[in-house]
Amino acid sequence: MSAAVQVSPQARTVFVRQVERPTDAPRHEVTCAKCNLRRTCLSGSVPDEDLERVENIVYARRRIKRGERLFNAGDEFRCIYAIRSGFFKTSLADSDGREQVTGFFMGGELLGMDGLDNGRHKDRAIALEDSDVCLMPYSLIEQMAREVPSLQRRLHSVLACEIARGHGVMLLLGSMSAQERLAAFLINLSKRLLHRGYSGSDFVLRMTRNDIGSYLGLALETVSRVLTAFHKDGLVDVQQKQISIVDITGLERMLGR
Amino acid sequence: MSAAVQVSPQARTVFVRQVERPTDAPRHEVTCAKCNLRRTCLSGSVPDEDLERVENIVYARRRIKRGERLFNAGDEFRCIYAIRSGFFKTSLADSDGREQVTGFFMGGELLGMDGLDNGRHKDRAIALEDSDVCLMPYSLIEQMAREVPSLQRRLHSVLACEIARGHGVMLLLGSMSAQERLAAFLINLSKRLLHRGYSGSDFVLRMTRNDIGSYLGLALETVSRVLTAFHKDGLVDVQQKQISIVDITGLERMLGR
DNA sequence: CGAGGTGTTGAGATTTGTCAACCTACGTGG
DNA sequence: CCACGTAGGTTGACAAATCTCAACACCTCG
Repeated sequence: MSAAVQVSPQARTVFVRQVERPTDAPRHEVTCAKCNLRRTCLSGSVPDEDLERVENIVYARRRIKRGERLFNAGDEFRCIYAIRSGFFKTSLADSDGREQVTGFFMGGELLGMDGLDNGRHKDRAIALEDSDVCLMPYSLIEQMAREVPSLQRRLHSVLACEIARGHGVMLLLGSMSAQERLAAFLINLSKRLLHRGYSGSDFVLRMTRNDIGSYLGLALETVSRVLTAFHKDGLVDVQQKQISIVDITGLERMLGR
Repeated sequence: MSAAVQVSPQARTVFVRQVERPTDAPRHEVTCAKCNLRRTCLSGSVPDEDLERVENIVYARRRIKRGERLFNAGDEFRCIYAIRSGFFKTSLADSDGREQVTGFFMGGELLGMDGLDNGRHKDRAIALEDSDVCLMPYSLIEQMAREVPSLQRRLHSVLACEIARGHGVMLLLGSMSAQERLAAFLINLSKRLLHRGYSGSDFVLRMTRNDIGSYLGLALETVSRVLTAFHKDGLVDVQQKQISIVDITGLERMLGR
C-alpha cells in the first residue's frame, strides 16, 4: 500500500481560510478518541492506530441554536456534519414551497451527504434544539478515505445506511396506515435513543406534530389523533412533547400484520 | 500520491472462484470504453487514461431473463451491478409480506448499493425485461477507488444520488396527490429515457399498474383511473403499457402548484 | 384457442384531510 | 414574578380523496 499522508498544516489553513473562520474551541476538544458517540460516527470502525490521523478530518466544531439552519437548500456543499449533541430535522422544499421533512437526526449521526452529488445541498437542516456539530470537510474525508481503508469502508457504510433508511421510509409512506406509521416512528426513535444510552421508553419529542406529520405523510391533526388513540389503548402516555412508551410490544405488534 | 495498483491476476482468480463461475463472454465485450452507457455509469467521469485500469472492476457480465431476480433480500452483498441493457425494479418486503417497490432502474444505472452497509441485501431486484448487467465486485471497487480519485468521487456521487432520489420519493409519497405522483412519475421516466437517446414522449411501461401503484403508494386501480383521466384531459395517450406523452408542459404544470 | 395475468371501470366504504374552535404551555417583556 | 401573546396541540364535524370489492375486458403466451 501507499505511504501514509497526513493532512498538511498548509492544506488545513487554506481550507479554513476558504470556508469560514476557525472555531474558538481549543483543538483538543475536537478529538474523536474522547467522543462517546464515536461508535455511531464516521470514525466508528477506525482502529485506534489510525484514529489520530482520521481525527484531522474534524477541523472545527460549530454550535447551532434551536431554530437555526446548519445548511440551506442551494448552499455549496463542503462539509459532512457529525452531530455531537442536539437534534436536527432535514427537509426538502417543493417547487411551490411545500415542505417535506426527510429525516430526524440525533447525536452521532451524520448530516449533509445529500450535497455530495452535484456540489450543492438539496435539503436543508434545521436544529430542533441547541446543538453541537463537528465539521468534516469533504475534501479531507476524500483524501483520508484513500489512505485509511477502514475509514473508506465506514464512509461507504454510512452512505449506504442512509440509502437503506430512505427505502424504509418509502415502505412506511407507501404502504402503511397512519397507526402503523406512528408506531414505526416511535419504535425507531426509541431504539436510537436506547442505543445512545438514553431511556428508550421515556423521552421528549423535539419536533412538532407538524414536523412528524410531514415526515410521515400525515396531517398534523391525524398525528395528534393517533397519539391520543394510542394513549387510550394503553400503549403510550402522551403529555404534549413528553412521551412514555408503556407497551412497546403492543406497538411492535401493529407492524407485524 | 501512492503508486498505481492494478488488480492482480491472482486476486481476480480467487475472487471469481469464490463468487461464481467466470462468464463465457469473451473479455473484450466487457470494456467500459466501448459502452455507450458509460456516461451515466460508474466509470462515467473517469478520464480515459485511467479507464483501462478501472475497467478491471467489471469482471463479468450476466444475462437476466424477465421475471428473474438479480439478487434477493438477505443475499450476501458482493457486487454492485451496472445495467447494460434492460429494466429492473427493486422492492422491499414488509415483515408480513407486503411489497414496496423502491425503484425502477434502466440502462446505465447501478443496483445493489443497499447491501453495502451490513453485507446483506435488504432489497431484491427483479428484471422486468430480459437484461444484461455488469458485475462489479465491491472489493475491487473499494481497492480501485483508493487508487483512482476520479472513480472515488464518482462512487460517492452515485451513492449520494441514490440518497437524493430517496428524499425525492419521500416528497412524492409524503405530500403529493395521486395526480401529482403520476405526473412526476411519467416526467421522470421521460427524462431518463430522453437522456439515453430514446424518445421521451413515446415509450413502453415495463412494469405493471400494480408495480407503479406500489412505488407511488397508490392502489393499482387509482393508477389506472388517473392515467385515463390524463388521457381524457389530452395529456397522454395510453394504450395499456404503451404511453405517448402529448402535453409534457401540462404534466409539469401539475407539479408546479 | 384457451387460460391466466393484466387493465379498466363502477359503486360504495373507509381513511385521512380540512376547517374551525378551543385549549395549553412557554417565553418575553413589563 | 406575573401577564399576555403566540406557537403548538387537541378535538369535533364534515368533506374529499383514495381504497376495496367486484365485474368485466383485453392481451399475451403457451
